[in-house]
Amino acid sequence: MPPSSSTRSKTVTIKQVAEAAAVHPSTVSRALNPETRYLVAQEVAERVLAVAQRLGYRRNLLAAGLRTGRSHLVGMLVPDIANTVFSPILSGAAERLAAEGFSTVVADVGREPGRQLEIARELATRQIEGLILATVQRDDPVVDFCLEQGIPAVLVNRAEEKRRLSAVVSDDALGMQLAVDHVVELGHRKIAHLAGPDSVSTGHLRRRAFYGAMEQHGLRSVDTLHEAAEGYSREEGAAATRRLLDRAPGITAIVAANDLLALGAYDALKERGLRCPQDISIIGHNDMPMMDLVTPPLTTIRISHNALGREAADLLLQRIRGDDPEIRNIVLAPSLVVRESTAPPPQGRARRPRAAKTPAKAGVAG
Amino acid sequence: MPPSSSTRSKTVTIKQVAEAAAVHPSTVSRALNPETRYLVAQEVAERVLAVAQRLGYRRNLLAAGLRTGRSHLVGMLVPDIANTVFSPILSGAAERLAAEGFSTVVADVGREPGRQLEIARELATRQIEGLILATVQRDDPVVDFCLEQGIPAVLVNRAEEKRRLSAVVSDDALGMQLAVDHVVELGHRKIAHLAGPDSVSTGHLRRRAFYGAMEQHGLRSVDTLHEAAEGYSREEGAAATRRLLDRAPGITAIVAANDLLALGAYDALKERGLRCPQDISIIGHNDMPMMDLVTPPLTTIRISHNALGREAADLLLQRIRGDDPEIRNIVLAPSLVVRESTAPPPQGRARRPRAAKTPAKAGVAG
DNA sequence: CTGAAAGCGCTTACAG
DNA sequence: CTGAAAGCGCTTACAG
Repeated sequence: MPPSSSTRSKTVTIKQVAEAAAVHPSTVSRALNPETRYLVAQEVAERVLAVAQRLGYRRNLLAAGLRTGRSHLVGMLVPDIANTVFSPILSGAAERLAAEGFSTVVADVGREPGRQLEIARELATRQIEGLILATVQRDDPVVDFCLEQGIPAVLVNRAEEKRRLSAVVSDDALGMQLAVDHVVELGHRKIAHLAGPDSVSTGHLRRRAFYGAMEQHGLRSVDTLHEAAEGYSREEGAAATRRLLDRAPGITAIVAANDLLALGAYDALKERGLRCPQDISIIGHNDMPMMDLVTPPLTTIRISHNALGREAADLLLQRIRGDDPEIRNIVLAPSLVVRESTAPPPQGRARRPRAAKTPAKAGVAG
Repeated sequence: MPPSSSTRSKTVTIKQVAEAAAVHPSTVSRALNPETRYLVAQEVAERVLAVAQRLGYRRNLLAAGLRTGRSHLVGMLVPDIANTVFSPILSGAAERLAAEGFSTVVADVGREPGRQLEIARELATRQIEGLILATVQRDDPVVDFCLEQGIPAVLVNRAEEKRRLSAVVSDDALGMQLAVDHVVELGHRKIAHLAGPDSVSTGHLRRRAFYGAMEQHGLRSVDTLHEAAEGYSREEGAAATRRLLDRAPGITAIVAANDLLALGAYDALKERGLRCPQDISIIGHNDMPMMDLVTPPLTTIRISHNALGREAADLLLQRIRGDDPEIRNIVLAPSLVVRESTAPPPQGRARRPRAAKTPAKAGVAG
């Protein structure tokens, strides 16, 4: 064996180990795999292990995967890796998957959402065993693809309208309820919603929940309105806020669908010479990093994105194992974080809170 | 062929396409691959393509990879995916790699830096073709591993002392020079450095550069000091700042090795009832997202982390292709972003700037 | 231009 | 407990 002891780590195969240990390759395979090791005489197993070690043998997962049909690879599609909302989801999911022997391939859909399907197809080509989708629209072709191809998949952060796949999301209705309750309790009546894109579940659901919560407080029609941003960005938030301010200069509170949008609202208020919270209160959604450090520190609805990622990974893992064929929706409860961007409305500008009023019966659930 | 037309997408193989198209599997392979298509009669190629399409054939990259020895998989090790400094690096790299047909497997070293080597080994098992390391210490065993195993690898953001691998980093000396120049120009003389961990190149280099820059301004010994944080976090930054304040209550400016550290300094100042910038100026490093929105908006040194990631990917790609065997260091120029956390020192507390003084000859370069 | 064969490195029924 | 064989799905010299 000429090139055997060279330093140039030419890949050592099971065959070479077998030769050096004077056993058959199949025996090496059995000895090396803890799961099948019991099939091999202990002394032989030890010898094989020692030889493998000495030769610097390293299993080729590609080859094993071809044979077993398992890649131990999971794909994750995110709208933007660098977005501080999605990176903890990715992080939480990847950690959980790694613990179970799966590696995570990330695909940043980023600039080209149209390429989503193409990316999913590419990942399928790599024989990924499952897909975590954080990119999904309310009705998304990627979901069709996964269903057709029989690729185990779960949604995270955003859900699909038709609920064809399991999803892990924050309770948007509850979150919005907490937000609206908070500003109403502070005495606000003229409250506007800075909505997210309606094509995405969070945008859609939070907007609906906003109106639901408002109705519960007996606030409707003239008192309530919303303006939707076309995307979840600071710029879009500022633009939508400007439109809001033009349409309804009398508002005293803005409930945003998202922290980034709320930050955009900060910018727009500043432009108009309005102060937050003295003139207008603002509340966000997500509690992304640094929100305690912006000025004013942002009151918002906290979601544990890391937990979202972990749960999604767990769900996917079950799916891959075939444990649990049920489609389930896991909804995590968000919580209110009161900081300094919300305060009572300016004197004489808002009507007094009608605290004693019974919630309208039109409201959801409780 | 019984299970052929079932909706349960049983994987269609080249063999089945060959049968349906009445050609040999090798011909299918050649027809399907754009690179070898020219070897096949156009009419045959078209027929094969059509059949493949109809049958829903999808290439198995695992199988192809086993045969060709190429996985088209690249691994990336990051200290923390959710860190806003590393996510844009990952994002920039992944995008570039995707454009060249490589998928990126992320491994968050996160909680367990000790597991780094283990993770690298695992990725090697997956036959990754290269590794991008954002986790490296000044002297790192993972580098040894890559070298031994002959795995193409490049470092990003952090460099290794021995320069055994190519690296893409920000010019730490220049960044620190810009930072020190800025506060000195504002009139500060009693300037302290809030240093990062010395085990990491950025911590080490920025500290050295701090002293170099100070000397150039004729500031040394009693005037200058530093306190090192044990990690790049807000908490560590606050703790180190407290120590700094205890040791040298007279300082009027803090030059931090990192934005997170600077944010920690904000916290510590607040605790002591000190105002930034009125009592003490603070300057960061990185310009991570949101730094324009914290209070006060942070003056800092901007680094394009996305560009860092892109360049690292390009370098790795060359390496993988074997184009460029040179070890090279790409250093990107950072820039000063002046915001509101820096101002002239409080009256009567700092000595007047000795603006006319010639830089000490001990200084680096220019 | 096309086919037949070998082989990438592994795993796993099948015998014994 | 171990060996011999087959095969995962592909690609690629080798003939013709």
